[in-house]
Amino acid sequence: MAIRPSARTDVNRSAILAHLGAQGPTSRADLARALNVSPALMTQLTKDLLADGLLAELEHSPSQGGRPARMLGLVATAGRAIGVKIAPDHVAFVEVGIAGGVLRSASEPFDAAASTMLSDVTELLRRFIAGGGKTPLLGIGVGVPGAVDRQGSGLVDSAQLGWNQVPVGATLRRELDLPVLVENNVNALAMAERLYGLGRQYEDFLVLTIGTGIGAGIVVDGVVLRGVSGGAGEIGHIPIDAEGPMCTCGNRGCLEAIIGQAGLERTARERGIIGAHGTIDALRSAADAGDEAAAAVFSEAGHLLGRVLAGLVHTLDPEIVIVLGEGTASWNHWSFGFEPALRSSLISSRRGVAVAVETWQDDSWAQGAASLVLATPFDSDDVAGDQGRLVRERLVEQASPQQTAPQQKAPQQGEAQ
Amino acid sequence: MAIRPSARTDVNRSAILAHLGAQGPTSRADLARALNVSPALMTQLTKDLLADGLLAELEHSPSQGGRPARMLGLVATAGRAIGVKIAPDHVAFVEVGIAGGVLRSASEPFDAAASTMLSDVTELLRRFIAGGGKTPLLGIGVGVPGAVDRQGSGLVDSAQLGWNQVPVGATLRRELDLPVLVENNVNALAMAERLYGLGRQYEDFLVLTIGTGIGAGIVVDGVVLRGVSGGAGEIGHIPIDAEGPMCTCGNRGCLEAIIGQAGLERTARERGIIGAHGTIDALRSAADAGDEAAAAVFSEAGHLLGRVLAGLVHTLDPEIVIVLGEGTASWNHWSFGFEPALRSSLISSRRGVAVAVETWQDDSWAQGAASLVLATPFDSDDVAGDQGRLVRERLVEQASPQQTAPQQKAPQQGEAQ
DNA sequence: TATGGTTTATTTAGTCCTGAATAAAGACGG
DNA sequence: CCGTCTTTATTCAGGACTAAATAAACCATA
Repeated sequence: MAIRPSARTDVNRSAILAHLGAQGPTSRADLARALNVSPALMTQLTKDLLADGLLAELEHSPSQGGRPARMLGLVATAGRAIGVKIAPDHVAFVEVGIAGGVLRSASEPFDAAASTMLSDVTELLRRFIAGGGKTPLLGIGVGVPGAVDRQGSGLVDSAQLGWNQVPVGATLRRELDLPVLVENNVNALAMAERLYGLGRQYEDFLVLTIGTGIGAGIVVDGVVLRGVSGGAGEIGHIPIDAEGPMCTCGNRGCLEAIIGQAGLERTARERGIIGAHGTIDALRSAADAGDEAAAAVFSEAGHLLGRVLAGLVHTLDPEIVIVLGEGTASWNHWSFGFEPALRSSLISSRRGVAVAVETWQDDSWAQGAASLVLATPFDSDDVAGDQGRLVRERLVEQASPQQTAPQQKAPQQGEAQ
Repeated sequence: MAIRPSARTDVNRSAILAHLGAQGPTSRADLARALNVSPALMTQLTKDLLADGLLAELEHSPSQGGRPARMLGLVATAGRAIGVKIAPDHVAFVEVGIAGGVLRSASEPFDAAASTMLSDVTELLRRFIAGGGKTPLLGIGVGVPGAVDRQGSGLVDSAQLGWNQVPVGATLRRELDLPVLVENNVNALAMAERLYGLGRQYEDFLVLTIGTGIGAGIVVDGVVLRGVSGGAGEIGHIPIDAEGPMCTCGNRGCLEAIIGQAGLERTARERGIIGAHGTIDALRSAADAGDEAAAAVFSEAGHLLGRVLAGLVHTLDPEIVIVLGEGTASWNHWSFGFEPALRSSLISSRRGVAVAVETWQDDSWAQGAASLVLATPFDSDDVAGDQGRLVRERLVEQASPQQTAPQQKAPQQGEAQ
C-alpha cells in the first residue's frame, strides 16, 4: 500500500529494452527522461546492458545545440516472442522480433471442443516454434476469448470456447519449458495498443473490439484493468433486451448476442437479406453494393454500440476509444448509426471524446498476444508474476554464453495471495 | 528537522499515521507487515514519529507466544480535518479527528445558483471552522456532485449544481489559507470506504450510490479510478431510454432521470401514489405501510438498477458492490426487484458477486469529503498533488514545537463507520 | 578566436530502504 | 528451574537510487 521498493533494477533494465523496442534508438538522456529515472542511474544500467551485449552504441546523432547524443539501439538478435490466438475453430500464430515487428505468421484449423484440445494446441505450437529463427525465444503469449485468473497462471474460463477452468498456461509451460503468459485476447490487444499503437500517447483509453464477440480493453493510468478475476471488459454481456436472442453465456439479449457476428447474421437472415447459410461477408458485400436493408443492419448495430459506449465513457472517462476487430471491415456502415447515437447520448463535457478506428489485420489478435511477452519489461506492477521474471531472466541470460547452467526449473517464487 | 526532503519517506511516515487512524493501535511488527516495509525501516520511522510527538507508546499487548508487542497509538491532538458536502440547496460540514471519527457536524441552507455561491460557502465554512477545536486543522475536503479536474486544483463541472469550471479549490485556498482538496462526492465516499469501511478488505470494489443522483465510485487495485478528466463513475447518465424523461444533463432517459429521487417522485405522481407536491418520503411511507403500488415503484427501480449494475460488473469485475446513499432507506423495497434482475443478468462466473448495503447517515457525504484529507497519507500516486504534500507537512510541523511533551497515553481510537 | 551557452554523460556524496544477524522478552514443557 | 520455541524490536552492512557537481562535446557570436 505504501511504497513498492523491491528488486526494481531488474524491471528498469528491461524497461530500457522495451522502450528501445517500441521507440527505436534513443539516447541515454532521453531514456532517463522517458523512464523517469536519473541520468546517473541510466549510465549505470546501460553500462551493464552494453557489457551484456543486449545494447549497442550507434552513430552520434546531430547535436541540438549541445553535446551530441550517442544513440543506443537494441541488438536485433537479443530475442523474439511468439503470440498465439485461440479461437473456437482455429489457432493463429505469429513470431515477432524484440522490436515488435511480425517476422512470420500462420493459422491452423483447431477444434476447441475436442477433448484433446490442449495437446492439439501444444503440438501445433511446437511445429510453429520449430520453423522459427535461431535467436533466443523469450516466451509465448496466448490470447483467449474469456477470463484468465492470472497471466502467469493461465487458468481459462471461456463461454465462447466452452472451456471451464482449463489450465492452458500450466500445460504449455510443462510441455514446452518456456515462459508462457495467458491473457484475455482483448486485454492483450489493449497492451499491444499501449506498447506500440495509439495508446502510447494516452494513459486512459478504451479498446473496443467488434467481431465474433464484442469486447473492451480498459486502460487506466497506463495499465490494463483486469478486475478481481481477470474478467474485466466483458461488455459483450451487458444486458440489453430481456426478450432478446439467446447468448452463448446462457442469458438472453446480451449486447454480443445482438450485434456480435452471429447476431448480425441472424438479423440479416430473419429479414431475408442473406440466405439461410449466408455469412457476415455476404451481408457486408450487400451493404457495400448499396443494399439499404443490409446497411441498416450495420447501422442499427452501430446505433446500439454507440449508446452502450456512451455508458462506458460516462463510467470510465477515457481520453480516447480505439475501435478494433474483424468487424471494422464494415465500419463505414456501422458509423452511420454509431456516431450520432454516441454523441447524442453523452453529457456535454464528454461529447468530444475521441474515437479512432484502426486498420485491422488477420494476425492482429496473435500480435497482441505476443506483446504480452514483450510487455513484461514494463510490468512494474508484477501483473505477469514469476513468468514475467522468467522472460526477463532469459533476456539477460542469453547474452552471457558462459552461463551454461544446467536445466534448473524456476524456483517456486511463492506468489503472494 | 521537521520537513523531510524526500516525499517518499514523507508518504511512509504518514501512511503509519493513517493506518493507526483506521485500524487503531498497532505494533511495529504489524505496521511493517501492513505497509509492506521492512521491520528495520519501521523502527526507524516510528522513532522519528515518537520523537515528534505524533505517536505514543501504549501498554504492552499480551504475548502471542513470543515477545509481547508494544502497541503504538496516535496522539489524539495531532490533528483534525473538515469535510464539506456541497448540494444544490444546502452545504453540510463535519469535523473529524485524526482517527476518522466525527467530532461535530452542521448543515446550512445554501443556493448553488446564486452568483455569490463561492463567497457564501466560504463564509459558512469560516464560521464552522471558528466553532472548532484547538488541535491543528490539517485541511479541508470538499465533495461535489460533478467532475473535478484534480483534487489539488478543484475546478468543478456540475450539471446538478449548474456549475461550469467553477474554481472551488482555488477560491477556498486563497480565502482560508488552508490545504483544500476537492473531489467528486461519490469518489470521496469510495475513498472513505477504502480507508475506514468495508473497502479495507477489498482491492477492487464498486461503491454504488442511490439518492438524488445515481453514482458509482470505482476502486481498482485499491485506488479510486478518476478517469482522464475526473469524471469516471458518472453512471447516472448511462442512456437507458431514448424516449425517457428529461435529465438535468439535457439528454433524455438517463438512468438518473428514471430512478434518481426526482425520477421516482415523478413516476409516483404520474401513478397517483403521491400528490402533486408529494416527496420521496411520502412514497417510502406508503410502501412501508403496505401500499403495493408504492412498493412497485421502488421495486421497478431496483430491477433497472440491477440490470445496469450487471453491466458494470461485467465491465469492471469487482469483488464486491457496496450500496450507499439516502436511497438505501428504502432498500428493502428496491431489493425486491434488484436482486433477481442482477443475478439473472450476470454471466455464471460472476453470479456470486457480493453486494453489501451499508447504513447511511446524514453526514456520510461530508465525512467522505473529510476523508480526502485523512487519505493523503496513502497518496503514493500523488492524486492530491501539492495540497496533499501541504497536509502532510502540517501533520509533521504541528508536532515539533512542544517536542518535550511527556509520554501521554493516547485515548483508544474509535472505529469510524 | 576566445567566450559563453547548451545538451549529454559521468562521478561523487549521500538518502532511503532491505535482508540478515542479533538482542529482547515472553510462553511452554519437562 | 532450565532449555527451547516464538514473536518482537534493533543494529548493521550493503544495494538502489538521486541530486548536484563535473566533464565532455558541440554551437553561436562578437
